[in-house]
Amino acid sequence: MKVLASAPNLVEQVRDAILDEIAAGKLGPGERIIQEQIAHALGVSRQPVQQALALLRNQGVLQDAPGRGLIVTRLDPGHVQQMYDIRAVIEGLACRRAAETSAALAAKQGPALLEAGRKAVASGSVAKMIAADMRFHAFIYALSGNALIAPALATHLTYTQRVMGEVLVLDERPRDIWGQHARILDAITEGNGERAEALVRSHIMQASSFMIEKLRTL
Amino acid sequence: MKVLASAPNLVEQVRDAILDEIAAGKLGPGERIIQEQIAHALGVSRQPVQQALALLRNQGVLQDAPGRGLIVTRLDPGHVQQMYDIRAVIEGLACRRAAETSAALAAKQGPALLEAGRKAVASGSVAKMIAADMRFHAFIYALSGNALIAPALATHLTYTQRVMGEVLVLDERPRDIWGQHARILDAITEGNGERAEALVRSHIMQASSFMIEKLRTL
DNA sequence: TATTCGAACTCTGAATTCGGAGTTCTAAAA
DNA sequence: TTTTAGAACTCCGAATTCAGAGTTCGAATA
Repeated sequence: MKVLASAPNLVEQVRDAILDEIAAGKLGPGERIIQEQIAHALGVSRQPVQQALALLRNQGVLQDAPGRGLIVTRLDPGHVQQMYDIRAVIEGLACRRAAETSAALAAKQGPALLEAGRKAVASGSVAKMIAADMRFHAFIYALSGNALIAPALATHLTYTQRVMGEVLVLDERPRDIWGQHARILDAITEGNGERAEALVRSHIMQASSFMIEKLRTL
Repeated sequence: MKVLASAPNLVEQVRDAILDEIAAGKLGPGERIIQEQIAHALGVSRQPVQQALALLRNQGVLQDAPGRGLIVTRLDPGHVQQMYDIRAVIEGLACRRAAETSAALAAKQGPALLEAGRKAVASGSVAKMIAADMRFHAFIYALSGNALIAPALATHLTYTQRVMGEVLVLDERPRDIWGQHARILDAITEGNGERAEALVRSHIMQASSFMIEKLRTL
């Protein structure tokens, strides 16, 4: 008996489609979102669109524009700063727990992710770099054994992806992301939760400063 | 020009109504949620109910029961543990930032909250105790200056309220909650972020152990 | 009596329809 | 030329309707 693929309901498909549009640069910040347009463009009724929009507003991707529906939330450096602050402490927890409980698994499966990440950087594709980065962090959440970490960060991660998308395309001189990842993985593998937490925190705060600085020049 | 009261849309009213039902013990864990029943009971159509349920499922209050709709999520000690883990680090961040940026405001407005909290305990009303506790913590989120902390914790706080509701009614010997709150406030007032963070973390981890222990005896 | 097949029912996801709030455009008056 | 009144339009929240998936209950058979 194999698990059969769960039906991907329309609402999620619509949500992902909108998210893609935003990430891809169509639907820029401040742009108005009209239910009917989306519905027509995707060939569905307004009903699932409405629900998807409610979800996205809840996540902060969209915001109310009283009297004129919803608009795409503008990327605000202050918000990015605050988001990274939160992300840093949660990732810190994830690394600590990962080191405490899953050092062996980290040693076994981690190196492949580092390898994949370095390849992505070499490829020069921003989309691939973002995907590899996300996979590495998702791996740590899984190792942490805390099932609530991924959902807690979900909002922040979609936002992060938007920021990275806008920033990385104009990033000429890549930073040592994967070197930092390697050192974090080392700490986890050694079971050193304290160090893993400290490393990932500084890793993220560093990314934060970088992103914000770039964002201000946009 | 005064701000006019934003129309409380049906969806939010329905969500709050359901949340109340759950908090009040009607709609116990595992119970099935039927859209039509809720809609009929509240005198609205299924449309806003469906959206409210989607929100609650997203928050983890409800969960899918494939083939039979949604059920109220069972309070699981493991989940509670993980939730408090996350809450501890985020509250840690909130206290640190509060101490760094808003020590004066904390000194000015904090004592009144402590006073109110002690009165609530003296009153013996579980609902008042929970409300006072929530207000104290919300105060710290506001002091932190990070607008994303409250929404990040929203999910966990509704869950926390459920847990407290179930646990506190059978709590014979109250702990020194408000003494701990006072010490946290002191650290913030002094501008000592490091200590404030450490104190709130241990405060919450202690609450965590307490709740889980009680929960297991249920 | 236990098991299996099938019909009726229940419930949800999605489409369509309805009503109202708010905006925008146009024309007339100052 | 600028301002204002009003009509038409746009868009959203909510109700109603439709179709399909899954469950449950009962009857027939082993």
